[in-house]
Amino acid sequence: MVKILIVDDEPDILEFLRYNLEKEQFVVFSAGDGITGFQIAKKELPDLIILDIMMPKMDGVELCRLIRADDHLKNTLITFLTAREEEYSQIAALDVGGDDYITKPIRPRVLISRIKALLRRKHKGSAEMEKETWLEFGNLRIDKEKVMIIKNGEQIDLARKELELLMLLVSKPGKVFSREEIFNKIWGNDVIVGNRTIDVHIRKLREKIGDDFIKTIKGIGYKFDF
Amino acid sequence: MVKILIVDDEPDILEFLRYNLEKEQFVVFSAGDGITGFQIAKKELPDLIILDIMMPKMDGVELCRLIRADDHLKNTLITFLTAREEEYSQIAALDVGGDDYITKPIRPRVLISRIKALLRRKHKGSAEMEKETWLEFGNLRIDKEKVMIIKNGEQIDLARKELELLMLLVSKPGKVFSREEIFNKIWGNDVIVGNRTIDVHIRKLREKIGDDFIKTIKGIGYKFDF
DNA sequence: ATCGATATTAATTAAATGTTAATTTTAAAG
DNA sequence: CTTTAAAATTAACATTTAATTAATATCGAT
Repeated sequence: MVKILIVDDEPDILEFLRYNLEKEQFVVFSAGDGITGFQIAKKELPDLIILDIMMPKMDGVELCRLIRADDHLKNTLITFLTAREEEYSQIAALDVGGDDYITKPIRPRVLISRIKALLRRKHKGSAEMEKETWLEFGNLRIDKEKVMIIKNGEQIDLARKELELLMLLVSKPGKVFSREEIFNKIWGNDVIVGNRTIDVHIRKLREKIGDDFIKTIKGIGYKFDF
Repeated sequence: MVKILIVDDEPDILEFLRYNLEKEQFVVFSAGDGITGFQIAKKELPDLIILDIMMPKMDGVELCRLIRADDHLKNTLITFLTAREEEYSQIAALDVGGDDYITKPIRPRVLISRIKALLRRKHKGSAEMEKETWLEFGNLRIDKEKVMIIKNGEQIDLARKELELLMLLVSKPGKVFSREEIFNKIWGNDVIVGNRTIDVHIRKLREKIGDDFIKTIKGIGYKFDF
């Protein structure tokens, strides 16, 4: 018996998920807010928790932190639900300890297969997590899996936006990303931030990883280069 | 040219969408009901169809099914329009094959960026195996995707105008572009710049990529040649 | 609720790019 | 071979765009 807890403030989504999961023989619990969700989780010890990122009272990211901090729950699988399609904002979710994320609109078949894959992976254990998948640029190593930046052997802590920015640029080394592209991918379609915000993040990034990696192409954008 | 079909029974919304989409250079078709919508879709084969879920005669969900069942239309992108309250109660609609949904009230900026994201995703998806899309002329490689010029393996950074100019010339190698043509394409019809401006940019370009690619046809214009 | 870290904004400075104008060179036509 | 219109070149100047900085706002952990 596999128990799944869904935490979302929209009743329609709860119902929709419950319907589809129960059709697959999962045992479903649900909660309409983070606090209730946490209580149920502690009581039922589900195998997987599906968390909406955007919720009133306590959002998904915060609840995730709580769960990861709880001795009985810390190893529970967590899948985030996010409205954004931009993958780099989802790094934030994974950074905080999520195991997967699913974007709305939710496709039942996708949902189910992702969940099954997660459960399978969990059971197999972390045996295959050994695969070292990092990128190396001179003295800079970028470990996408572990979300870790190492420079000259020293680990560097990047703030969230810095990390997202770096990951975006590094995803296609050499490619020039226009400001607009960066906005869309990192901030999302509907967020509007000022014009100089990117510059500031770029500067902080350069401060931390060194000036030689991120190049400005004036009038066009930025690129990661080595 | 990107064609978009809007199907909605409310004339106000049709007009509103048309205005905003045409402002973005999309070619817009519209229909006031599902049946007409389907007919237009079959005739025009649009790239994207925006469907109101709630409509008389044939609702959006039903039309979506029809579209997905039609050989010529089955891969067309579909975005649903939903009122906020019905948001997820109609989620079945997405299972039926919608690619996205947008909630009313519609914010133009959000609408546009969502649509562009969808189209981008579609194109990326159909490209599948990362087909390398560059042009090669002797020791010069032009990678439009990465906005990258490589000469003898060395990467060259071009300023914006230089890049635009090169891209224009390269778009039809061998064709002679008159000065007037170049002005119209790069500066636009209403901007007036002096006569020698092009020369200067041409010179800088030649300085960077080498003298052998851009030929002057005195009295007529310039061409990219190899 | 508070403190420290992170994110954003706004104002200023710096730098690269773009344009103009004056001058020299080129090449096509007579 | 000259003439002449067009293009190349050059350097000064203007404009645009990015970097920097400091101040303010927001977030998140305690």
